[in-house]
Amino acid sequence: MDKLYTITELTREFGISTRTLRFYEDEGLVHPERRGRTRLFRPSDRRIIQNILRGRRIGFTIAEIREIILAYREPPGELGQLNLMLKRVTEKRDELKQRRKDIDETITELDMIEEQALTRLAEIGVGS
Amino acid sequence: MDKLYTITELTREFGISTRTLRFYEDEGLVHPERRGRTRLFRPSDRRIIQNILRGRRIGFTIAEIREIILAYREPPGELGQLNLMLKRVTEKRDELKQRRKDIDETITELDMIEEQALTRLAEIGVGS
DNA sequence: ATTGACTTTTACGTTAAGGTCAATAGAATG
DNA sequence: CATTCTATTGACCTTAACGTAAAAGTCAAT
Repeated sequence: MDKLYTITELTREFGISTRTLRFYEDEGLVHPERRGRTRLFRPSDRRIIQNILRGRRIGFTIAEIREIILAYREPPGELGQLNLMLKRVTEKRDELKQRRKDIDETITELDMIEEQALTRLAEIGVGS
Repeated sequence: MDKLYTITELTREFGISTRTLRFYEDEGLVHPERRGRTRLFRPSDRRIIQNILRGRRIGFTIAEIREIILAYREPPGELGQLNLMLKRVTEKRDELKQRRKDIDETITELDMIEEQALTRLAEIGVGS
């Protein structure tokens, strides 16, 4: 029977606006049914929204997110396209690994800032 | 004697435009000297640019990047400010850990897409 | 002295990802 | 049935992070 979600249910669950969901529909990322004019989102749409938000947090553009979603559910049949896709996958993965490195380095930097701040706090705490 | 860099040296090294570097100066992130009107970037500016680009890859805004840079070189003296900073550091670190999780999940997804594509390739390769 | 490579400032243009607002339409509830 | 939510569509608006173009200065080399 697969529950259907109204637009506001999803905005509340994910902390996004109705405008955002309609925008994702315009962009062809989700395809809610309609009862009259009202949108009803299927569980599959809900999962796609989760994917979109994850991609968004990483910093992917909508175009990149769409590309991944499409690649996932409609792997191309033609040889050239398949090879192209494999290349793009490798590129994206390398990019992601680089970003992971960036993140680790930044976390280290934050640790250092924290340490400095704690030291100063201790000094002030003692001195006052 | 600390080498100084011209703007184009840096644009070439980092693959960014002069406009971008001037923008970063307007934003108060770098402070090149001037010989006449021409900018001359110090090694410290160069390192800051590397940090900016790393933050950019992660998806931080200029405002966030500036905040981290400032926190690093001018830890606040006042107690309230220090505590505030510690809170913000913790927040940012949590955010970064979430993003790393997002990245790992996305890499897994890419692996699956690749696998599918390789399977199809094998089928086609055999069939033709 | 002119060319060519760079550089500067000023200022308007662009793009992505929504925000915001107005007018209208259904749905639900008393 | 009237009212009250909630949704929809369409339109224009916004912000960050630069792009781009114009007009002019600098400096070394030809």
